[in-house]
Amino acid sequence: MARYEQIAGDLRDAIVRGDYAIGAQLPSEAELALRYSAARGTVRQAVALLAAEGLVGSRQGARRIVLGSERSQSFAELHSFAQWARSMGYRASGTVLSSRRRPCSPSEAVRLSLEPGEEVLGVLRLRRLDGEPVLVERTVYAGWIAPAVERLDPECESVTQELYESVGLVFAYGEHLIDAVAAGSEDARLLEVRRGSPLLRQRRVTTTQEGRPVECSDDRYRAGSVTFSIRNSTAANPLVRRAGE
Amino acid sequence: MARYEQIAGDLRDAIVRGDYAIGAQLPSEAELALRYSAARGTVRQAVALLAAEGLVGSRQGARRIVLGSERSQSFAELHSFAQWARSMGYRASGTVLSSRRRPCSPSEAVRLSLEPGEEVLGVLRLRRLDGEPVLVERTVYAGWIAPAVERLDPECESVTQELYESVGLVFAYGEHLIDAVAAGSEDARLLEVRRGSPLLRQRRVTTTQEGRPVECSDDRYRAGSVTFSIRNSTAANPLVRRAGE
DNA sequence: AAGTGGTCTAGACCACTGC
DNA sequence: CAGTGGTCTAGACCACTTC
Repeated sequence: MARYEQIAGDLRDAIVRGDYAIGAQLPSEAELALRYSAARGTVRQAVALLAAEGLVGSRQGARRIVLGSERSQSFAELHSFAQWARSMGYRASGTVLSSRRRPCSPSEAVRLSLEPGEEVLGVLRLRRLDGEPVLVERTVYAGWIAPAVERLDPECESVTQELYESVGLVFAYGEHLIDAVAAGSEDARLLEVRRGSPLLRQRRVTTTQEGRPVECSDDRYRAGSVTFSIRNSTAANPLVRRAGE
Repeated sequence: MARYEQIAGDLRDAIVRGDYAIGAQLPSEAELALRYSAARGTVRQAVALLAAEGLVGSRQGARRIVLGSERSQSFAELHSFAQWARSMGYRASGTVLSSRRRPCSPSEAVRLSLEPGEEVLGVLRLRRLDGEPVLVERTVYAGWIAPAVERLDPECESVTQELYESVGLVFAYGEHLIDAVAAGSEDARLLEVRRGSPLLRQRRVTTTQEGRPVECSDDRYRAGSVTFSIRNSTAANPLVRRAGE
């Protein structure tokens, strides 16, 4: 682990532990550099990490201040339902309800960088949290990864982890669109809610380290089961609002 | 503007313009340093900015690749409905439907770092996009900013901008919780939808540069009117999923 | 083996905050 | 005016990718 990650981890622990209250000042960069016997640049890398996590804020000329004390989770936990659930202490399960190959639609071709009509694998999965159905996933996998997906256990807990272990696939980048929709009849039946009731929808496209698209998905959460959380600042602006459809 | 921001802007323009296709490689740091007559560190700051925007990705040992070509928007545009709408070419309007002072609730006291029972200002606003009602805002302002808020025009287009111009208030940090809820009877009447229909809810707390909480709000968007978008990677993880309520 | 990004150092100057 | 964070430079070594 890099020196700056160690320093960031040390400071993060102190913040989470409450050594620095919310609103309190962090030591100056000079003092931290002295304390950790590191160059100022290294200390700056460390605090930049904490700033990106939304834990601390900064202004030129003034000491850094603590903004929050909750640990944010990793990309993997955003991407993988199972990994997120496990980190939160829930027991996740899931079932593949259908899985079949078909030619891709024009919009899927664009999102997955495929040739029009190239074969894709469509999978419908129901996910449960502590036994309760909370999520319907409609995922479309690019043809080149389809065989590995079809080999998975239909009750497989973490698709992300299994694909890593079986073929070394790593999800590295994701784009996510979040909005609210009314439950369709299939959604309603699977999630055990009334038709037309509110669902939180997350549409995403995920790519490998090389920038090659792997899958796109339409995930629908039962209202009240999951909340997305984000911290931002004038310096960091990860979330964006979009109009209409 | 800083040198690294100029370089980032130059590269961003080239990407948005299509000079580098999605999936294509960026020039190496050494080449960029030469081209811009800057130190390698400065070039790294520039590409780090683009990486945070989700435009490019990187892996040790390999050239950086282009992941997307859409410009992401600023913190102000996430925080301020009016500023976002303007940047997207929409005409935003709004009306204050009610505004009154009252003692804060226990949960508001925690979120706004107030003493229990301290006075706050509750405001109900309806926001329109091109004349269509799309958003109900229920905002609670801390007592110290209440007078400035009460002096605003009830039809004021951008609260954020007006508060900056009138009292120099700058919103610097925000925490946002996003989920889906069913429209209550008041929501339904104001947004002209049926009771129980899906709404996208954004709850937020905003603070000043000094870390002082200014307001917390419960904003509800009519389904289909707005989508939140986020790009992330194994390196950057701004968005977080949370369970239940 | 050459090229590339990731990490780290040491020092410099500037703009801004806070007293 | 002293302290602090923001920017920039110049150089070094390492881990990894690519060929």
